[in-house]
Amino acid sequence: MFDLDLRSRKPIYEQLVDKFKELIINDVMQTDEKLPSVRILAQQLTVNPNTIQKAYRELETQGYIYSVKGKGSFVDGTAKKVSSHEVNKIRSDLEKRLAEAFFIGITKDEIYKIIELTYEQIGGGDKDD
Amino acid sequence: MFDLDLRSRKPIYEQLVDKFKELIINDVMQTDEKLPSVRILAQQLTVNPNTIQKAYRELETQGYIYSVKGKGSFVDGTAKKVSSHEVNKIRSDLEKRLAEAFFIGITKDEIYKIIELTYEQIGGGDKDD
DNA sequence: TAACCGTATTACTAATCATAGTACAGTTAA
DNA sequence: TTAACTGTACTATGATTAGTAATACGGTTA
Repeated sequence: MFDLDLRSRKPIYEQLVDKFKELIINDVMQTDEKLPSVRILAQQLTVNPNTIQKAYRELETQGYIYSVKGKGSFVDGTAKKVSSHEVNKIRSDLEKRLAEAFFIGITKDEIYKIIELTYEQIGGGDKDD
Repeated sequence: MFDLDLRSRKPIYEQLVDKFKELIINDVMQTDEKLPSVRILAQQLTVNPNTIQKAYRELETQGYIYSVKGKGSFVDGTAKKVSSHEVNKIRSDLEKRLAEAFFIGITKDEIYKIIELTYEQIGGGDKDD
């Protein structure tokens, strides 16, 4: 399911968080779809279940999944109601990145292109919006 | 000169890097302007000179300043020739942030607003471009 | 009950951070 | 030349944090 780099300086749990976020954002995983159990995934990836759980917990606090004891972890369909704290973090982070991008010479045009591309790629907003 | 939070979980040297980047990006510090010497700044902030130097080294590898042995460290005017590696990093990072921002419900309009604001704030590109 | 779920706790290891001390080399002005 | 600045390199140390692992606990479901 995943190709994670155990030798990377990027922590395993972080790689997992990014992977899942990507899958969720790009609609590869649908709302309420079940994620593999911590143990199953741990076994498949030959890492410790706690590492998986750490990733899942992070995904949960960021609003991408929800977990139910005894049942499993699932893609959060209400993800768009992310806490305002998270929203602000992402917004200010975006500002910082943009300032950097501008500074190193990336043009507004380029930024616009990136935006449109990204927007298309993630489905351009749900059809039922 | 700086108000850094010694109790923050954010490393001191990282706070310094961000501070200087901000000053440089927002044109508060001009091209070839001299940064405080590592020892002077260390004394002012009551931190170890090595901590300052770590920040300066990071700023240098990121292309924001240049250092000359015996003379000092200065704002890099050629900052826009950042290594393509750095550019790519910032670009892909920006894409990731954008995808996240879209996902959590920030609209394209909002993004555009943020872009314009950021663009204005950093001086809207040099006049001699 | 058995087999599966997430979760909490504890512990060990490795990496990171900041500091300290020392030394080396280039610059500049007295 | 010397003295007083600059940046840089290296090693070592202590403290903290991050990452992972092992184990146990509690809920769910068939």
